[in-house]
Amino acid sequence: MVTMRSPLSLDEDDLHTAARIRAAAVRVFGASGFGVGLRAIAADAGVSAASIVKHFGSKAGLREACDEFVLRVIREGKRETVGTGDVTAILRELAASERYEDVARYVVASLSEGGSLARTLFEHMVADAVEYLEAGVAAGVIRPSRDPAARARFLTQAGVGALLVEIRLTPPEELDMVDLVRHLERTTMLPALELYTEGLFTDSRILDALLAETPVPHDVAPDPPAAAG
Amino acid sequence: MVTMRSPLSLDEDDLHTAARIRAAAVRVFGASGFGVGLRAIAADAGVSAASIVKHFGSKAGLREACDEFVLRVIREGKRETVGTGDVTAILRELAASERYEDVARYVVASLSEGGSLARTLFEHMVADAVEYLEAGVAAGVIRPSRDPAARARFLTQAGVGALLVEIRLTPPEELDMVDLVRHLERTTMLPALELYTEGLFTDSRILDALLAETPVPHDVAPDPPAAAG
DNA sequence: GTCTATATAATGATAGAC
DNA sequence: GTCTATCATTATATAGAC
Repeated sequence: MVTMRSPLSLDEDDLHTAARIRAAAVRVFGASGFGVGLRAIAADAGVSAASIVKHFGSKAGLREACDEFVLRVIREGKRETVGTGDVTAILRELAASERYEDVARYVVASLSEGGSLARTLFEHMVADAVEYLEAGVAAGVIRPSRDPAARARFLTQAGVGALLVEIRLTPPEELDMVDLVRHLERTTMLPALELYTEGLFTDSRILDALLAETPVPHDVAPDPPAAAG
Repeated sequence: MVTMRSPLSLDEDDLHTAARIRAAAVRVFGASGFGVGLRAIAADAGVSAASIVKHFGSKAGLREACDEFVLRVIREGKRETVGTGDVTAILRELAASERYEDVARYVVASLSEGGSLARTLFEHMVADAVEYLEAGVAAGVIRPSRDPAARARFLTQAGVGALLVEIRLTPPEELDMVDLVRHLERTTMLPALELYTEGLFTDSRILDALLAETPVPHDVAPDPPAAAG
C-alpha cells in the first residue's frame, strides 16, 4: 500500500481529499481574499462545505493549513533568489512559474490582508535583503550603511508597500497578480534605479543635521561622509 | 430661521442628525474598517440602524458621504504641506491635530482597504510630490530626474506603501494611527535620508545599462550622464 | 423623523443519514 | 468519509407604528 504523502504536489487529480481541498483553498483565497466563503472553496474542490470542516476543523484551521503549506513551498523552493537585488524576489520567482501562480496570489493576499504568514514572510524578506546588501557591500557595489538592518527593512517595506499600493488602487476585476508584478517592474525600474544610483538630495545638509542630533543607532558607522568625523 | 449648514463642524453636540451620523461613521469606519456593521455606527451616533439607512439610502451611500466629507476637510485644510518634503505630509498634518484624528484614521482605513477615495487621495499626493520635487529642483536642493512624474509616483508609492505594510504587520488591537505615523517616522528617517542623500549603488553601471536599452520615457532627459548621448 | 419588528440573504458550523 | 439538511448568527435593508 502506497502511503502517498507528497505534500508539495500540485497535480490535483490524484491527490487525497484533504490535499485537494487545501489546493483549492490556496487558489480561491488567493483569487478572492480570505473573506471568501467556505462554499466557494468547496465548489472549487468538488466537495461539500461540511467536508472541509470535517477535515480542517474550521475555516481558521483551513487557513492555517494553507499558510503552512505555502511557507513550506517557499522555503523548499528557495534557490539563489539572493543575487537578483530586489526584495520582492520571492514573489517574482513564484509568479514566474505557472506552477506556482496560485501560491504567488496567496502570498499577495496574505500580505494584503495581514496575518501570521504575512509577518513571517516579511521578516523572511528583510533577512534576505540584509544578506544581499551585505554581500553587495562586501563586493563593493553597494554603499555601506550606518544602520544596515534599518536600511534593509526600509527597502523591503518600500518594495512590498509599492505592491500593496498598486493592489489597492487597481480595480479588483482587473487585478491579476502576474500582470501586476510585471507592471510594477516596468513603471518603477527607472525611478528606483535612478534614485538608488544618484540619490535625491544634492547635498548632505539634512542628513548631517539628523546625524548630529542622534547618537547613531547601534551599528558601527562605516564611513561618515563629511560631518561627525 | 438659521439654515445651519456648517458641514465641516466636528463638534457633534449641536449637529443635526445626518451630520452626527456621518461624524460617527467617520470615527467608526476609521477605527474598525469598512467591514463594520451599521449597528455599531448607529450605537456610536445614538440612533437606530434604520435611521442611518433613511438618511443615506444605504451603507454605500453613507460611505460616499464620508468620503466626500473627508476629501473636503483635506482640501479646505490644505495649507503649506508642500515644503515639508514628504509624501505622507497630508496624513501627518491630520494626525497632528487632535481635532482631525478621526479623519486621519479614516484616510488610513481608505488607503488600507481601497476604494475611490484612496485613488483620489493617492493622485493628490503624487501631484503634491511632483510640485514639491519640482520646486526643490528649481531651488537646487533636489536632483533633476529623467522622468519626474515617474519619480514622484515611485516616492509616493514607497511612502504610502511603507505605512500600509506597517499597518498590516501590526496586531489590530495595538494599532493606533497616531502612534503608527510617529513610529514610522522614527524608524525610517535615518535609512530614508541616508538612501536619498547618498544613494545605494556605488556606481552607475546598472542604470547606464537600463538607459542604453530604453528610449527614455517621454519627458526631456535633463542631463544624460554617460550613455544615450 | 425615529423607532421596533421583520424580510432576506449569507456566513461558519453541526447533526445525522448513508 | 461524504453528503443533505439545518442551526445560530450576522449582515443590509424594508415596513409600518407612533
